[in-house]
Amino acid sequence: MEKRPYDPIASEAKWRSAWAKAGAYTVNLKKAKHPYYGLVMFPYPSGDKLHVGHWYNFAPADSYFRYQRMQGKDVFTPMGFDAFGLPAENYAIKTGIHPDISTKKNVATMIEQLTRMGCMYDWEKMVHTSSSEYYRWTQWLFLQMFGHGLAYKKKGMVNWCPSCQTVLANEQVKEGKCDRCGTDVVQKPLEQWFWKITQYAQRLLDGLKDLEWPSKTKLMQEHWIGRSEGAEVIFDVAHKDLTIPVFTTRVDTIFSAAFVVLAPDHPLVEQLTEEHHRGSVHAYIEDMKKKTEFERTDLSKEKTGVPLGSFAVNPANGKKIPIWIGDFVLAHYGHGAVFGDAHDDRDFIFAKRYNILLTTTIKPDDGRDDGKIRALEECFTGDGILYDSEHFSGLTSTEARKKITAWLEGKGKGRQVVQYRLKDWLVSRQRYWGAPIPVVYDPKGLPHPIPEKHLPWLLPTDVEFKPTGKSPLTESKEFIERTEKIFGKGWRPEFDTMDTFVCSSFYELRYLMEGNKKSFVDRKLEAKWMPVSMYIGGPEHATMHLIYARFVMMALKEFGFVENEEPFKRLVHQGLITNGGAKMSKSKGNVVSPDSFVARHGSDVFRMYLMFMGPFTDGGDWSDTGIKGIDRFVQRVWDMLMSKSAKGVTEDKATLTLIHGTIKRVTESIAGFRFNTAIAALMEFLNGIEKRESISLETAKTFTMLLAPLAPHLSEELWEHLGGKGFVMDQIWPVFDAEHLKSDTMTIVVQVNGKLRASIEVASDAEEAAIIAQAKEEENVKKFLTEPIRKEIYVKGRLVSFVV
RNA sequence: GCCGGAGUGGCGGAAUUGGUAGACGCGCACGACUCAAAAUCGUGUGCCGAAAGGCAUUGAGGGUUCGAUUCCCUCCUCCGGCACCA
Repeated sequence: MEKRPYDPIASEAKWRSAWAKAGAYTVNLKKAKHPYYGLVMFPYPSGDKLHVGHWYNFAPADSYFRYQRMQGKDVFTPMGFDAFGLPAENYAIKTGIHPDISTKKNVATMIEQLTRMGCMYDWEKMVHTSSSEYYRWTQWLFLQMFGHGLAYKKKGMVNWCPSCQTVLANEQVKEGKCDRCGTDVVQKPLEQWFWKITQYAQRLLDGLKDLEWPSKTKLMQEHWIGRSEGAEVIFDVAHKDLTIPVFTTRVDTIFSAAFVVLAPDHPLVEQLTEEHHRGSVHAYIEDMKKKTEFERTDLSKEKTGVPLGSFAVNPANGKKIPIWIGDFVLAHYGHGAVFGDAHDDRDFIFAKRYNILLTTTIKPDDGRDDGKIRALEECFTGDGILYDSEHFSGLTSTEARKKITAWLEGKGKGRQVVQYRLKDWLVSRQRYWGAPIPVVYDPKGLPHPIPEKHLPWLLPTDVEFKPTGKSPLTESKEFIERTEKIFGKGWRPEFDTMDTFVCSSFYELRYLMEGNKKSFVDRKLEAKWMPVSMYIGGPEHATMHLIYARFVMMALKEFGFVENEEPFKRLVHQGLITNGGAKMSKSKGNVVSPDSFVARHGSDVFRMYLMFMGPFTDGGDWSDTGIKGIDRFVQRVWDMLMSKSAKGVTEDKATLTLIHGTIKRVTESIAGFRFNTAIAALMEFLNGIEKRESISLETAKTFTMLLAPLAPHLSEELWEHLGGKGFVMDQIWPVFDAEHLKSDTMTIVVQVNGKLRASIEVASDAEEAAIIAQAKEEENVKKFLTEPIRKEIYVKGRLVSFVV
């Protein structure tokens, strides 16, 4: 066959236009017989071009989906843009260019770059969340949530960056600082819209067990939801007609309760403060207010508090114990109040600091001396055996918790409860570049949902991009006029927009609708394609996007719009590509652009290089030193297949063994997202045929199919030259034949006292006795068999081990 | 502090129902081709040895085993998550 070097640049352009012309990636969602929904998390269209990190995410994902396609599946891999968000707005503030203009420009650039990668995206189904065709459904979702009582408005604390003059999404707060400018984030009370994700806490937890997700991610969600079983205990207040409910997971320690502590902002503080304590309590609360959330929650600082002067009655033993407020009690967890005792580290330290008298009621059950614990020199926080606890003395902590809870319940002083750490989702943002919340207020200030017929509720354009600290939409004359025109004089629109995580919480459903304006999602298509077969994206979304999307799907199921309750059946996270050990970012100036590498070596080389770096899920530090190796590999593939493959060659046994071994290894590697070892196996095949004159056309074609998911352009070129019909990506993946993997001989390793001394070649069907006998005859083994053999071990097909 | 994950040549990494550690690639050295260089090809690449062979070795230390990168215990380092959640 012909011999000329492979020109990746020309070849890649040729095949990309051939694929486009053939509509190779367009999926007929209604007619497809073997649906496979392969999804990668859609990117944010930033002004910077795609960097190496994007490639590391998208290209291997595409290789995996190409492999699925060759398994005979109708693979649907759509792509879109998470286009609303703060960066575009900040860019507008800086340059005056409207976010809609900059976003559209960025999207166009990114589509061009993504196409260049050679991925199988079905662009006909593209979504971008900032288009009104899309965000009308974001607004529709809000109305559904509102209609079903899952959206409500209340005053709450939000992260506020004083420098950017805007609220920040949780993910943009890193260690208490603004991710963009490094300013300390403060808490600010604002009236906000929330979605009741907490109502789904248990279902979100239960659903995890059936998901094929990385266990680490499931664990993170589990911790985030934070289920905690315990008891609510009611403390009466002495001489007052008030009660204080507290939450505890250690009701077994109730007999040692020595004080009650409320959060400084607990609603009962004022009523519980005695006259002569008023001064110190107010001073303490004022002091608290001055501190930032970051300072207040600093673990290394000492716990502080002041007594209120009033007393609570321990419902277990009737003892009067002092009521305090303290900075270590959180208002937003449980009831914002705890009882303190000697069996909790924090309470122990607090009591010591303020000389509150403690008693102990739990001793370790491992028989260890508890002198120091009783003497309050040491704090014991484990489960153990109760004492000084009336008729519960002698019980274990576990038994006692059940019995004491039941006993308190009988007295009307307690009950078993479950607490979650998860908080409701704050969805409003004081930003411009987001989906307007579809709510209007009547002249009395009462909120009303905007009727669906007015959707999309358009984002006004007559807005200045100066950060004033107010929602930019308040400036829009058109917005207010529109509202009054439709709803009446004195009516006002909601000026806040929605968190961009709302936009991304259902996009996988909109990909199925191809811009359909009539309905949110077609139930039949949803039942057919959902849940997403394989979802690929970064682990940083573990407790944000991935939990929101699950919540929204559950809610939609309950509303009756979808069949499925979980959006993503399988999930894999790509690793992070760093440069110089640091995450790539514009501000650090360490962003690596793939463009020059792609221009020089082609997309196939670049994507294979990224895959060859190591396991997909590991990521790694960027270095271009090895790219040459892949370049060589590509040329070698071309040279060898073109010069060696020939018609009419009958393949010899060794080559058959080689190619079938390669099929096995490449298949297992790709299926397990280990593209690095898949490429290594292909390289070994080349090394194996290097010395051979020729290989059969059949073998060459098989190799080309194995290469196809990894190097889509090159393999099409090879396929064409080898006389293959159609596209190689439409072929059915080869299956290895175990018969060909069998060899006539096998290598048996011989060990003496665990040390390798020789290896022998024996016939594959040799008997154990014969193999052992042969092993004993090896010169280098004999040498070490000077003493009588105590034991002979034979591991079938692997080794013989002698013990002397 | 708590919960996960990981530590293997000069470098990226391979190998785990316990069974030849270092596949594959980069880099490096030498050689071929060349006036020369690049590219390409060949050989080598833990240590000692011409070789046969020997020795060491998977973060550190201990244990189980004929045999441990793999299992158990103690510790160190790095990465990720949570962080006063009662």
